[in-house]
Amino acid sequence: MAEVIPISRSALHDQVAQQLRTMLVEGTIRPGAKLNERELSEHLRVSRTPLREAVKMLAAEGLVDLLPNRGAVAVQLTEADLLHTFELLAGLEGLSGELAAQRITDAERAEVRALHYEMMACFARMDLSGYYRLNATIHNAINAAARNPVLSSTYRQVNARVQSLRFSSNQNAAKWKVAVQQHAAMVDALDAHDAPGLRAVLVAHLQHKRDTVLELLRAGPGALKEIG
Amino acid sequence: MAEVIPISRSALHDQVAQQLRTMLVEGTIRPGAKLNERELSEHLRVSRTPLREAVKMLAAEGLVDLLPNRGAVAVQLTEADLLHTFELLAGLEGLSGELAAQRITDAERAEVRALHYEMMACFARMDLSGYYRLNATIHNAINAAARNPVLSSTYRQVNARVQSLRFSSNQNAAKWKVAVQQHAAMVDALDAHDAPGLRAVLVAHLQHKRDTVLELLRAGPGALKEIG
DNA sequence: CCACTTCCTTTTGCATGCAAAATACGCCAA
DNA sequence: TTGGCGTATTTTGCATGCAAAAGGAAGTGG
Repeated sequence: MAEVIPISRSALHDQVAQQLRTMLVEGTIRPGAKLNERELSEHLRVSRTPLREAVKMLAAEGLVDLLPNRGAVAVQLTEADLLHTFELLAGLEGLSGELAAQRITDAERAEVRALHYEMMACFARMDLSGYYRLNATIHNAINAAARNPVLSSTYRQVNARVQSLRFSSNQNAAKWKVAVQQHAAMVDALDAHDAPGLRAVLVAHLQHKRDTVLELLRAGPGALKEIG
Repeated sequence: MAEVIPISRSALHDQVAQQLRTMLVEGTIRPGAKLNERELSEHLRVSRTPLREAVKMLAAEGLVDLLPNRGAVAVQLTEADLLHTFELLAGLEGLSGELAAQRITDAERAEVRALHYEMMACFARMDLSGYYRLNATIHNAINAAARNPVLSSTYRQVNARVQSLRFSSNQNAAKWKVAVQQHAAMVDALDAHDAPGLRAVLVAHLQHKRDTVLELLRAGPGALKEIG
């Protein structure tokens, strides 16, 4: 927490953890899939020891479940889990916004606005992948402006559990438009340093995201994998 | 997350993790102290493998720092870390209270009130240890009433990082009295199902806790260890 | 007296080995 | 065919072994 020793190349178990994290978040490893130690260790070219250590870290992060004597599986969130996770995310992002509205610098505000317009361009062109990228960048910028690394890392950790679902959530044009309007409100609230306002917008934004994901999930669990 | 297989007694690495967690939270292992693998594995009567797996989990939970090729040390929070952590805790506990005020049952409200009066009795008798126990029980009850296990477990994880400091924070009689008054306000807000009110009280409560801990820390880092 | 080098010890990190649990398979009977 | 049972195989979990890095002590030169 306090110390930083970024000189040395990270250890093997950390590299493995990062790789697995990516595979889980991007859906390369499907929710509910079993993590076979021998298979994964061969694929990643490491022995089982650092692999197991990495899996334990991911378990603590909430990305995999450990089944005693039966190894690990990628978490598969129930609908209730999803509701609870989004409820927490809304609270975290709301707090983040509240703080960011108070602490953001003028330069940062300008940058967020610029990113917002870039994102609008992607929206106009229906460029989903560019939109996602800028969307993530904007939210990260707001998080950074909150000036609370503990909050940021907690948010990232919880968000990782639902990241793969959020990827697939802007297929419906009407819902996409709502999200864009909310983004415009965010930029305005930031410019006005309106902390409660930004909190409210972000909470609404997350609730909207939650509803979108839930609808998609109910429509058919298979619909999600197509995006990945 | 979704699955529960509580039949089998937990695995060795989990038991070790729980033991280390306790030792870290209760200060048996001091902040900044090095975690020697051989030493700990002998003390806990396990080999280094499950120990190392447990340490990796604690690292993911933010209780220890991993130093490449130099093992693990118990986290030692800077003053900035403390501020950030309490800021997050206030947000989490505020959210918890907001939800609890909406969702708590009458039976739960009655129980919280009962616990509150028991705690008042401890306060009157200056029974610190009983007070701490009931205090924790009340906060856990509010957390449970929020009906969001994801929020609860996240709160517990973040709170664990500062738990040892919070133990030592009611030595000043005046500050203790403020905390007690805030607790009374909590019970009233719960009875009124006043969600914003309970949020506000809990946020203030955490800010008060933060100030108390900070003062104590500034007075002398040595003052903390006496409580353990 | 201090700084640097060299060698030795300790400690960490990873790979492998082995026992126990779980799973898969095949067989038999209903 | 289907359900139950016993055995073989796989897989997990833990212990141990070994190489590399860090830490420390003694000796040397300035």
